[in-house]
Amino acid sequence: MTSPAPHPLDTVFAALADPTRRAILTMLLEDDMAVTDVAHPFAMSLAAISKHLAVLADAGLITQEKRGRVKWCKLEPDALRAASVWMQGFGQFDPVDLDAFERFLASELPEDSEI
Amino acid sequence: MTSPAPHPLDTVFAALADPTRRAILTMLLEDDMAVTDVAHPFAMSLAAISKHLAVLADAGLITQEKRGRVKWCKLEPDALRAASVWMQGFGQFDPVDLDAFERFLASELPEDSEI
DNA sequence: GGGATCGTCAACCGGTTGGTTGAATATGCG
DNA sequence: CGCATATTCAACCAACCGGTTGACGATCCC
Repeated sequence: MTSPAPHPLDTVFAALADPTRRAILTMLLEDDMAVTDVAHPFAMSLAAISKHLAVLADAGLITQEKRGRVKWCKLEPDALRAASVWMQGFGQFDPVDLDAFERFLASELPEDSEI
Repeated sequence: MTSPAPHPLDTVFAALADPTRRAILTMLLEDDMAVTDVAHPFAMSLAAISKHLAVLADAGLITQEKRGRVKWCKLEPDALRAASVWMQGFGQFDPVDLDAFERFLASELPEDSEI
């Protein structure tokens, strides 16, 4: 609370700078997930994933709703809008190049065996 | 050199996560600049700006060409393409909303700048 | 109640980041 | 040459990051 509140783009870009967090976002593109299920494909502790999810939530990229004892994670793609707009200012980047996206998606998803 | 070479998106997003570096990119949108001139509007040492420029260059977001004793910094907006494509995969974000960009530009430029 | 599951908290650790200073290296110029 | 300008290098520092482990509070279910 005492910190001078960083620019929203700071937290969004910082959240996106980690491959684990980008992979999580990609997974959530499919469907909402519980924390434990998010953690499953990764070779790291549940606590680590919990922290990553907190970072994503702080950036507004996901929301977490606790239902019963399981906490559901939901993608909030609108949080990317400001960042996307900022980048668009530097040029028009193939607004809808889904082929390229599929390639990135494939290269970013955890391989289940190892990340 | 021993590090396992991070994903390109890691370095690009990490570079964008700092407001000083985003401001530098915005300045370079206007024109190529020398390191000293880049540093001028900021309230920090030249060495600090030099480091920021190294981060941007490492991410491929700028190139630096030394001509005489002055090193010119040039924006390389193509480096944003992969990041932009990645984000577009989460939704179409107003591909060309330049009004919004102008607002962000105004809010991101260093205060005393008349660049 | 009691045990298993879900998730976070707290403390710790090594590595990185963003900044500082002061010295060093080029280069241009009178 | 000798000095000013342009930029980086090196060492240092506090703060942050990404990860671990172990203990803990909730919640479900028998």
